[in-house]
Amino acid sequence: MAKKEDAALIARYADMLSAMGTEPRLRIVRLLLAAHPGGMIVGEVGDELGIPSSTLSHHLEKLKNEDLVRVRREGTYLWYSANTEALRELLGFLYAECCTRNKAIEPQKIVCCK
Amino acid sequence: MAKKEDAALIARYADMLSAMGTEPRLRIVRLLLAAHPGGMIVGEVGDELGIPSSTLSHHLEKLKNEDLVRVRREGTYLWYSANTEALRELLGFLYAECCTRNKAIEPQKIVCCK
DNA sequence: GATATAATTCGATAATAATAGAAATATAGA
DNA sequence: TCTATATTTCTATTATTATCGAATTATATC
Repeated sequence: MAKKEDAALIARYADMLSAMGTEPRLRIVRLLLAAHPGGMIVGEVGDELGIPSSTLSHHLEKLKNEDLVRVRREGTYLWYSANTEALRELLGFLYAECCTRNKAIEPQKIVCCK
Repeated sequence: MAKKEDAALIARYADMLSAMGTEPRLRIVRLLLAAHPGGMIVGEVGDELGIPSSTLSHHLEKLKNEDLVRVRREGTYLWYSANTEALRELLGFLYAECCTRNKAIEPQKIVCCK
């Protein structure tokens, strides 16, 4: 059963990585992180990155499906924001892989923000 | 010019994320991290994960192209190992996004390995 | 209700990626 | 050189993903 949960977890993290694994979507995530915590409206993201609205909508949907972004409506505007908690979780997962098994990476080496 | 370099960097990190963004390849990376620093031979990885050799070879090639794994030959065996430095770089990039712009995530929250 | 704007959904196409059996290549040893 | 094993490359098929114009839905205002 632990194996099954593990499998589901791996699938989930793989999907999250995949969601950020295209240039347009990684740009979107960066932009939303930069605009955190307020977020940005769709039109502004589209203007900034030069992405047609229908294309952008699909990208945002994918990021939303993987819980990497959140949405709230304010009138006719939809405000998208980065889900930093999910991102933290993903990084934590990768980080855990890197150091808990056999000290492949020294904790200090990955702590930046000096 | 800074914009161009930035674009290339984003494309590179997106490719790295994409490379880990499938269940089989994320499993491979995890397995190689677990076996770090010695790594594992291809056949052992295939046996452990139940992946046919030709399929596995393609996955390893992709991970190698993104510099997430390294190879060395020893007789008829090829030893693949995780490139922890590249992984560290990727995590650092994401991590930087998360905290340098507006303290979206507290550094302490992502430092695990307690 | 009519109009205007924001954003999504529809529909269709093109591009990329995943999979795996069969054939080829690389290396070691007899 | 011949044989055995490890791994890749070839070839083909199937599945998934990215893209975007046009049509639709949602909300607000007059």
